[in-house]
Amino acid sequence: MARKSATGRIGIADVAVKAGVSHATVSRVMNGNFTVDPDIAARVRAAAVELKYQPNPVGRSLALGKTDTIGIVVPDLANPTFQAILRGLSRAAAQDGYRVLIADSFEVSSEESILAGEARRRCDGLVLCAPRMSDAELEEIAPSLHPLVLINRTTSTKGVPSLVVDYGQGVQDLAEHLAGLGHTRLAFLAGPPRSASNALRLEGLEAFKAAHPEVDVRMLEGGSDFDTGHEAVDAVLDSGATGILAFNDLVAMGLLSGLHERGLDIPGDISITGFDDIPFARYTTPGLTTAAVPITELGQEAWQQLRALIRKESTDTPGSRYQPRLEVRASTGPAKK
Amino acid sequence: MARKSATGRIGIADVAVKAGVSHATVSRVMNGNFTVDPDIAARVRAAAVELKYQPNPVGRSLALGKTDTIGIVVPDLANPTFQAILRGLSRAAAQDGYRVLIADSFEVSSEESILAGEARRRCDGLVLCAPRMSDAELEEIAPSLHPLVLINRTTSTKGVPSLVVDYGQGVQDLAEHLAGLGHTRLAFLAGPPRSASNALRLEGLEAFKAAHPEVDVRMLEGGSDFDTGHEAVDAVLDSGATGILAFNDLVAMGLLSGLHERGLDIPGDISITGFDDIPFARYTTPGLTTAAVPITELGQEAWQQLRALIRKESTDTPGSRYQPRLEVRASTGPAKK
DNA sequence: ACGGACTGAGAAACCGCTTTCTCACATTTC
DNA sequence: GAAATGTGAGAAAGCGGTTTCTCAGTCCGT
Repeated sequence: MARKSATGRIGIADVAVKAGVSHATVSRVMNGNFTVDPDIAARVRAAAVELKYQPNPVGRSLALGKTDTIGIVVPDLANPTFQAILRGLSRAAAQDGYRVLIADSFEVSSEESILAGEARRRCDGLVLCAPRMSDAELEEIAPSLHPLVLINRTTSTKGVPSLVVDYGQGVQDLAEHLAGLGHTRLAFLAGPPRSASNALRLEGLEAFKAAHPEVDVRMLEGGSDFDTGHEAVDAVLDSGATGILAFNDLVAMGLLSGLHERGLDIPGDISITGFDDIPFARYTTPGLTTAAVPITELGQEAWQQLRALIRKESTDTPGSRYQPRLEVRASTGPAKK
Repeated sequence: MARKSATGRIGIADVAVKAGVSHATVSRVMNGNFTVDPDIAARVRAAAVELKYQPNPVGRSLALGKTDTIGIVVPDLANPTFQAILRGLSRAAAQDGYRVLIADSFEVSSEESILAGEARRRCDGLVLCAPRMSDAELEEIAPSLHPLVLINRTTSTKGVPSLVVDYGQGVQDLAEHLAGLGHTRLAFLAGPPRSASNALRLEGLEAFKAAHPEVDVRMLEGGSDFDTGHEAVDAVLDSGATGILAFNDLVAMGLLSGLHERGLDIPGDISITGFDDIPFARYTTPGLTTAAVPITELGQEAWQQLRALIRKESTDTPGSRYQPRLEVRASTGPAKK
């Protein structure tokens, strides 16, 4: 009979008793240590199979000092961008036998450092996704989070690679595209105020304005989801802009929908651009002109970098920078006269 | 100075030394045990703060026999439905201080039971999302996974609550809607063959056919993503159907896009329905008629049920059944004469 | 003043597993 | 045939906590 230890689950001791050996030997067999007599090993394996024994990972983690788990902290699990990163990270990590623990901060920046710390202690490494916390706070907690990989955020802390998308360049490309179509009045529908990627976009727009003094660029308050775009219709119309740079594809889609409801023609009356190139972007009507970011790939790369850190391979991981690719579809066209 | 134990991180022993007490006392203080002298408690707390001591969760888990973590196994993390469930689950669990470990089986049903077992052993409970494995296999592993909550799947194993969406009813409602608009030739663009929710839809369609012998319902092979819908254009046109029931919103959107490319008018030429009512559904052109499923809510409910199981509250959790709500938008219209 | 009931904190056991240490026994070597 | 060497498995010591057990030192009542 499958006897049960105190906890009710089969433990190494049960297998040891059943096979008539010490638990040390069971452990050796389970870990493929070849210093065990083949006959005994076979007996242990048989007992393990019969009892359906599976080593308790918690005990194992404590003894080995590793959990084979990594954590990821995201500001908003509802955001397709972070979902894609999570997906890429999870897939890549799974291939190396690692699991992923998720923590959603729900855009509450004050929670981030606590969540990050908690997650980190349960895991072998951490990916911090576009944290909303201040540079100072980030720098303060970064060392205690090592091994740590940052996404869309940088820090001066040593040994913390950053994977950043060049949103500045991307938004410049989009603005150039619109300018090339004759638009002289643009508006930028901004993202969350604390978002670093929003700051990068603003920088890019400044560069664009410097290069194109003839183009007027308005700044409009915004957010990062559908509703933001949908609710921005009035502000957009009031601005008199003919080319709208939405913070991302979601906002663009919301705006698109809102403008359609007002009977406006896209791109006949107004041109709209998104950002990210989420899968849905190509299926809107009209198809959304956007800047494509290889976001799932970014998640995978995050794992590569984190793995190097965990294994202490001294690749002095410099991080990497991703260039968005202009994806021209049908939501942009010549400026209305 | 912050001395470090073998592992390099601050441990309970360091705090004990610093405060001049035994680690047992430190543990008592950290856990709010009031049998400690206030002065000593203060000293310990001060030492803990100064050393930035945080109890190691792995050691804690081993001693307490709980991890404060739950697992979720999904067939495809790219699917918005599972993302929404994950979101609801994660949010609800976080409110009770639980974290979520994710496992993606990538639609490989043979991996599911292994992933589930591994995840379960690291966690206090498990949510199994629309598993693709056979009934027999599910029934076999279910007992070893307890506490377990199933989503969109049922099992006869005792003590395993199921949260299921009544896809059969939903698809019937959609078919009735199309029939009411005069469509007599329908086609169902099926989902993944092993998907239980697909089977439920098929049952619903059988019921519909029995009630409406005058309506012709074709079955078309399919899948669950955009591309499936996009690639199904020819099959749909060949079928001669004027009303298409897509497996879900994603497939419907892909089909919508493909039909647009062929210059067809939706719903003028062909009516299309989706399923799930993902956020994007209302933003397509035309807006997608679909069956709305309160999917995030379902994730939250999964946590409620799982929590009851973990806490051994004998609510003999019967699970629950969710009725989709018909959401009529602009992708369906009168049948073309 | 003395014995019994309390209090509070240290010592030790334990959670489940890995790994070093140790030692009995077998094999080799001179 | 005795010493040197090797081999394999059990005993025991962690890993970092929690909790029971134990026992001084207090406080109380009589």
